Amino acid sequence: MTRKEQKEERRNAILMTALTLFVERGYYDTKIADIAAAVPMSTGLMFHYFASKEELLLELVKMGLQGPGSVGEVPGVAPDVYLTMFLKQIFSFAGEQPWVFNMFVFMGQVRRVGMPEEARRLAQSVDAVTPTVKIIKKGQKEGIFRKGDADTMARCFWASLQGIMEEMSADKNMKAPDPEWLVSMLRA
Amino acid sequence: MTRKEQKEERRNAILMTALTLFVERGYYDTKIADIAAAVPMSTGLMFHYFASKEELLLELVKMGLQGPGSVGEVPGVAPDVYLTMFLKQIFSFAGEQPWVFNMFVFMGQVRRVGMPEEARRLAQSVDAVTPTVKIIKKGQKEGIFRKGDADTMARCFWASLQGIMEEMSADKNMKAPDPEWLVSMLRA
DNA sequence: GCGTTCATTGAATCTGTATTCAATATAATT
DNA sequence: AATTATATTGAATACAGATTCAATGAACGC
Repeated sequence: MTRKEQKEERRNAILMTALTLFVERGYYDTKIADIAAAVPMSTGLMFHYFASKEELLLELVKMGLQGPGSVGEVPGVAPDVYLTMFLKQIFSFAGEQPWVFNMFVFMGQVRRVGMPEEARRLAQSVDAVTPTVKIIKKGQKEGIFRKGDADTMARCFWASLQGIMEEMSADKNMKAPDPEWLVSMLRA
Repeated sequence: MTRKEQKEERRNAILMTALTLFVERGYYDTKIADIAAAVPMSTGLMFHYFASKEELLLELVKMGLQGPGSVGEVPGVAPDVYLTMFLKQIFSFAGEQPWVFNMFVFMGQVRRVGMPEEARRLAQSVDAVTPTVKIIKKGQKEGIFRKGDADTMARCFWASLQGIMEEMSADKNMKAPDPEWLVSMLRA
């Protein structure tokens, strides 16, 4: 079935192109025609692959939903070590797997205000905060993390990471931070 | 001159309304008609006050340019103390002077990709990083801040703050972080 | 080789919004 | 009060960009 494979590949090319452009210029500033030109293909053809711009966005979000399920505890690994490794992993993607890195940034952007409602809700359905709260509480119990509202701490942790990743997306020359900087926010 | 004053007030009402809506829903998702309805006034009248949606955006950015000139050293105050106070100030605005807080968030948003180019460049002309780099280097010399590329540290500091402020804008119930959390990113 | 189905294109619509405009009300000026 | 200038409105227009469509080309099954 060369035909079907071909189509699948093409579809993927569109998704990847769109992801890059969405992260680079933002959703509204990226026209269907821009994506088509970048793939490249005619504007009209885009609609054989995706019913609408919004569906394209939705598909991308669904794809992001699969990815590395954010954080989850690993028994036997200290909370701070775990988070450090997690961050190191993400920042390494920035250089080695821009696709994955972009997806992270993208998911964070879509959940923000001003994005089409459905995509937004979908993106918000991944809850990175709750598992992080658990990890933080564990760390607090062990005395390695500072006292404080674990929920607010978790949200600040993620918000900071998102801010930093977007800064990195905007300026490819920016160096990734030392993961320890972010973990230090939490340390006692 | 009741007439001129009246106009000035009205103009200001528009700016404030637009600021709120831009931060709450984003620039593209905020229609001129939405701003008009919120002020309230007719859609057409908006154009007696601002030539275009983009000029309205520009005026808002210019207004933001005046505001508290981000950070600057204060002789005799330790770098960590200074930054802590600065953050405390900002977060206090969130509850007491939403206008000022929104302006901070807004300026950060406008400098991002996907915003009209002119407004973006203008917003980027405020350079918070350079003065922060100085403060960080001073702190490093004094041994209270960790070793590391001061430029990257400064940018991460601001990016984190921006991320957190946007999170707070999105969810008014979110508690502000303890300024110390952010300063800890820098501490030795 | 022949018909059928899918891929592809570019031009033609359709739509949502910014923007303009002619008309009316209201305030200032004489 | 009459005249002029400004504020205001709602409807008309302009435009950018998404979406549709009729036509063409290319691969596939028979």
